[in-house]
Amino acid sequence: MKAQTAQRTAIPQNAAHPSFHRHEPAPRLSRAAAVVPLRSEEEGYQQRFGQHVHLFREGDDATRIYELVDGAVMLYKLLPDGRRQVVELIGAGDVFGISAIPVYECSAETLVPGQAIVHDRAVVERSPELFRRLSAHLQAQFCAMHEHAVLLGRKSALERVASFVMQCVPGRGGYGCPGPRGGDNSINVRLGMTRQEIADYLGLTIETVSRAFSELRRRGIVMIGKQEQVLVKDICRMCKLTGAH
Amino acid sequence: MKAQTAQRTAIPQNAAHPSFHRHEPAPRLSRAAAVVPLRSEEEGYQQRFGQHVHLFREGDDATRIYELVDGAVMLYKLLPDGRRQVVELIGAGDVFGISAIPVYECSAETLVPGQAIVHDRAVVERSPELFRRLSAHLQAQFCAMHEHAVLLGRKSALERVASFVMQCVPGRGGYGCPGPRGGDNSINVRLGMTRQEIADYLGLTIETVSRAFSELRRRGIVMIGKQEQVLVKDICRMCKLTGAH
DNA sequence: CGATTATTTGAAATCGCTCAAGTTGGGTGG
DNA sequence: CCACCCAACTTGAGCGATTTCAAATAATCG
Repeated sequence: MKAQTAQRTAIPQNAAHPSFHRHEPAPRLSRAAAVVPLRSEEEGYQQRFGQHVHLFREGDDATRIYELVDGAVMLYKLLPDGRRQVVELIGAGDVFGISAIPVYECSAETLVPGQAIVHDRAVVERSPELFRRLSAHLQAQFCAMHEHAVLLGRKSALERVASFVMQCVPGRGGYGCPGPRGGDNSINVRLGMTRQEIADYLGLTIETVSRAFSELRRRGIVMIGKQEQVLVKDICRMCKLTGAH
Repeated sequence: MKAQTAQRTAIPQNAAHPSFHRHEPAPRLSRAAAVVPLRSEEEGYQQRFGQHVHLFREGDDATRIYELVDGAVMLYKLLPDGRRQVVELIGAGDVFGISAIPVYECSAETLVPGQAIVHDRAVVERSPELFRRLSAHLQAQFCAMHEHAVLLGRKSALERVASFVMQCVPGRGGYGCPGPRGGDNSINVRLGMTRQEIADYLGLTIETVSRAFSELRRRGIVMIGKQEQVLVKDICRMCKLTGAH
């Protein structure tokens, strides 16, 4: 039973909805729950994980800092009534587990299998070299979060979904996008997220996300495949729908 | 003429609205436009500024990093059709001007007079001590942005405005809030932002923000004064309206 | 004090949400 | 290999919160 998320416009009635996010979400079967420390070095150790594994939860002691090597992780926060917001998507190279208070301020759940380097928070504080490397990457994530604030605050549902799909297209739509010349104008992307997760990331409901994908299909911009696959038939047209160009 | 901001749901008709944000917003008269370098030291130099001064704009060469000593700054991004989102509010101690690309990814405008230490980006990169100090503070800002993503993605208009007001109440509503015991349960805060700026920060329209304040007044939770003053008569009740408790 | 801007309020429109089926797809066991 | 089950997704209809558009009121500044 996948958790469902409350919407901002429906706080009263749905707060008691059975399929709501609770503080302790219903455990989701992980296809590879085994979490195996691989090697130990002064810099931390590497950890493998499967799909839908919680690396930490909001409120846990914030003793570790993670550096994602491979895979994808979502960071989310819950409101007391069960509404969920995915506050950041973590990709390879990104850093997470940072907190200004002694406990984590969000939860981290893997989206797909992968691996991360796990650093001790205290060690990071003491190692200038390591601290620098992690901080440098945080700057890029900072910009991504600014961009996401624009999406959440000012974009329509279709623009949000289009923006999300474009995020999954490497090297296009951002700073220094080469445009359609030369390269392909179509690509097959794996979203790696369920509709519900996408909805919680984009500040929408699952139904609205679904309708947006259907609309993109109707317009001939994408073909929806199975297993979270999407064939973007016209990257440029998709890009224009993001509202950013 | 204060710039007006498009809403996500009204892209077609309003894109041509005369009072829209343009890429180059109508210059606002700054009451103290003079920007005076005060002293020079190896760590950078201090700069005073007045109200409604742009420190930099989206697209400018990102050569400087700012450390706010005093005052308040808003960072905002514009969409091509004029929609604006304030992506971060900067207070004393906060750092801004960080960018992952060679140019600034957002604009910085002062909300009230204040001063900042201006660092050369290259100098920051070279000085481990300075870099560490700035990065440490960025971590707190990171958490604040996560919190703001929840607000933008999942909160109702009233919850957003209540959350914003609570942000202006020091030491309450956050981690380790002492509650109503002991201290005052009312406080007079200066918002330091116009309704339009608040709206652009909260992802709402100016009218919705105004209606929310009226609603809070009707419920006896606040008294609205002049000059952006708000008397919060019941901090705890306001806090409950934020949706976070 | 008068002009201009900011804010508030009202009425109508709309986008996205809620609620309720229906459909698809993957996995399982016979 | 097929029937069945369950979860994920899609679709439709109605509703409601917020936006839009319009106008009145309040505040600010010379």
